[in-house]
Amino acid sequence: MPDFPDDMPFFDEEPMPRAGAGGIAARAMAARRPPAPSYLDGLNPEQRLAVETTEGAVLVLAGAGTGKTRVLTTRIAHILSLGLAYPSQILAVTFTNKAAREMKSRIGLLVGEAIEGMPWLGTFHSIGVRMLRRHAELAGLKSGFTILDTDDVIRLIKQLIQAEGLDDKRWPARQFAMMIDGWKNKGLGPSEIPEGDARAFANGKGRELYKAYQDRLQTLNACDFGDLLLHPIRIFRQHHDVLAEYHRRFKYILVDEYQDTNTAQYMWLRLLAQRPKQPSSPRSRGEDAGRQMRGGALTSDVGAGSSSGPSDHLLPVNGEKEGQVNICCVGDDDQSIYGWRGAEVDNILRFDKDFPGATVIRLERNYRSTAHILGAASHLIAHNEGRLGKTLFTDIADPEDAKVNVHAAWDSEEEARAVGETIEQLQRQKHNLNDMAILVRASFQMREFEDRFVTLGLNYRVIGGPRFYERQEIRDAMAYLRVVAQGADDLAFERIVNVPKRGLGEAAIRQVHDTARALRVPMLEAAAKLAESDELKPRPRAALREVAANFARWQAALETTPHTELAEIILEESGYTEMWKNDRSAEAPGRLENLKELIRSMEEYESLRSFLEHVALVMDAEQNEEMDAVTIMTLHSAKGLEFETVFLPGWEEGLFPHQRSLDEGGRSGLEEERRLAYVGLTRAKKNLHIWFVSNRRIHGLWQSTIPSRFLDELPEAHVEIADAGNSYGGYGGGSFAGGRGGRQNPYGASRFDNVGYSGGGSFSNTYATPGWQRAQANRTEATDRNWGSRSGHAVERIGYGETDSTYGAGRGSVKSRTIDGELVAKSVSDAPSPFKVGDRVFHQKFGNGNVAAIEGNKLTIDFDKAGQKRVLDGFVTSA
DNA sequence: CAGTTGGCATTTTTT
DNA sequence: ATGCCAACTG
Repeated sequence: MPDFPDDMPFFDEEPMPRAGAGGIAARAMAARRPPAPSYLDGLNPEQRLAVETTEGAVLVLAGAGTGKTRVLTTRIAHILSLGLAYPSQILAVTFTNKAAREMKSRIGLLVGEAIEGMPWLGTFHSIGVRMLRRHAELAGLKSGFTILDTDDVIRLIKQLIQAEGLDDKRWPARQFAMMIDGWKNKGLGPSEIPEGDARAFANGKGRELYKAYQDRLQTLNACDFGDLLLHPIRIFRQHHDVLAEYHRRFKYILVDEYQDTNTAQYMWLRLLAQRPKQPSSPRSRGEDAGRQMRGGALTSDVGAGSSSGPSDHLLPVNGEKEGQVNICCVGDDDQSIYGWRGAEVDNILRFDKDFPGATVIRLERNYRSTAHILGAASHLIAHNEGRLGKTLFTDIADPEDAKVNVHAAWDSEEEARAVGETIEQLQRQKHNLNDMAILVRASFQMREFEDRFVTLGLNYRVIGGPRFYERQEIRDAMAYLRVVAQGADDLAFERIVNVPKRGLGEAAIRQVHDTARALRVPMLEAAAKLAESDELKPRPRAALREVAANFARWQAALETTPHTELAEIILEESGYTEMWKNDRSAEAPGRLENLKELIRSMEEYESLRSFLEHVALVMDAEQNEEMDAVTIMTLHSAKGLEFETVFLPGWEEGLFPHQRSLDEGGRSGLEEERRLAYVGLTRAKKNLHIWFVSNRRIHGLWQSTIPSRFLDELPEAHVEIADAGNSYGGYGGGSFAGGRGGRQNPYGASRFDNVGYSGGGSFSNTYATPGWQRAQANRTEATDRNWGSRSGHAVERIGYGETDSTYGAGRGSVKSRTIDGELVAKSVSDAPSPFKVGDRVFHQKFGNGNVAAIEGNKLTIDFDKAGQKRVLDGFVTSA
């Protein structure tokens, strides 16, 4: 890849400078800085140890807000400043581009332009690509390979599924894409996946399909994200000389967010970190074997047929003078929240077994949050098992500090209203909106807040959401560029061959496709050939000829025309811009604007190719940081951030912890949810407001909910029950100690328990009723419990719509659903319906039927002809 | 080929 | 409820 500025001879930097020996870097450092390493100032003893322990394996367990990034960046600055390595000899990996960017800029502040020489600071994927571009041919690719994103992958898989003659409804491409992703996260190629996995998809054709997918990628000269790591892993295993080059190159390895590494990343790191056994090593073989790391074992799982190859060379390196690995992993097992996408917390839990004798440093002094917030967070996370164990502390305790506030609301609308109210109050007290964030479990929760803030005229910013590069017009434009840059990119070609409309229908495209397969050439080439033959009708033929001619012309111009200009030409000549100009829809102008923005952003890149790579790997666009606005985002995307005031809405069973986590992950799923809660709590510096509601609309139905078990796990000493609906003016703040003795409902708030609406009283409280915790644990007993509230109509019913279970006219036995042995109260409370179960009714659309179940005004009716439907009672009449 | 309709799923997100 | 996708229909 020509655009790598560092694409120079590999060992340009030998010999390696020694500390204080007057190496170039060291002298440069010395010149730039006073002799005393001022960057060490202000580090606490643990941080300083983490920075100064440069040799050997180091695990830094950095709790939230303990200065993790500072340690990482200072450590790099330290290594450079002592002249222990050149910048290009340091491998520093992060997960996100954002983290990489931040590290880069912060190291830049410490070491000045020496940072420019750090080409190996980046995400796993960007470093993976960099390696793969160098050695593409060893993976059967050409250096200009395309990186496919999830969308492309799904389309490709869909084609393959159809090509296999399988029903793509029964076997969704999306699902298979996820399976492949999962396998790749584990470092498994087609021949290595478990038989069970292979059989689970496509009538047992899973393995063949995976294989076909990989073959197809190869002919497309493309990779998916997983390949960016897997290919290098294979190359390292099969080409020891290549691996040896990297071994010699990297003197120091640093890994950020180690708790988020998946197995493939772990293997990749192991390969780079483990040095070949020194033939002259005094260590006996037996000792080596005893210390064999997991990486060795994994090797046999992965490298097809290579189990007896490289793994013999992968030996523990700890304590060895020669080939010693200086690896420093920084992470926090308590903040591992990406298990669902393959992260293995185990990687961090086992660090000291992988690197016997590793130095483990705990950073527990928190610089971010008040003692109350830390107390709450620590107490909560202590409910998890299998932790490495850390306790955050701070000695900046101010009696003025607010306790963690827990609020109850009737429903999500009130929740949003009250949060908005609080925010406005803070705003009046001159707090910046920028210092406040609403962190939700699931993105659907955002809408309610957005709606509310729009009516209030409150600025907000949503993080997450659809990204710039995922928009249709951007992807279309990118597809044009991709075909120009890499003619074999059939996926891109197919995407735009008939966009704008050129009269090329399915039939014509299929023909191009088939021809391409038959001739074993890219579709673009096949199109050109077809256009010269008589196999097509005149119209599509002419269209294809034009498309082929266009691409030929653009490809030729690639060398001579600046890429920005070329992009404009392409969009113009292809008729793409024209298409949107003629579009009368409301979005069209915005799309044109986006296209301009795309062209503008290209200017920052040297070539079309480097731009395309950037887009593939760095799929993000800058946010408008200018305005003062409340941030709304998911808990996941909040990791690593901090805000003065944090709102955590939706702490209800089923939503948080999320039911699906419980279903699919069982106990570990719950623990991950708890870590997510921990992440949420520790984002707050000063003020923390947690909310739960009694009723939430889920999938369009109102369901009554119970407070999250996590609320019970907060320590009373640091928590305060706040007024529920401050928007209605103060009403007696209830306290958890209150509770409503004798109430049958052990599951918390309902409107009638709620404070304020009728004055006085306190909302049901989880502390007051330790029973509810136990009730949750002993689920079976509660299964058939039918509880109601005093007023009679807020009857909670469980198991709606799931079964044919009959509701005894609002009473009687009700089936419930249990998840992981725990009750998940799904219920609906509404006005009673005029109908009874068994009533004969008529519906305009569905005809006659019998009422099978009633939930409020929603009826489940077995229609004679239309089957079972759920309808509103207003739409049926007695028959 | 395009607009319409019906069925289905609906946590979290990076690269 | 809502949105998205795929098949249907003009």
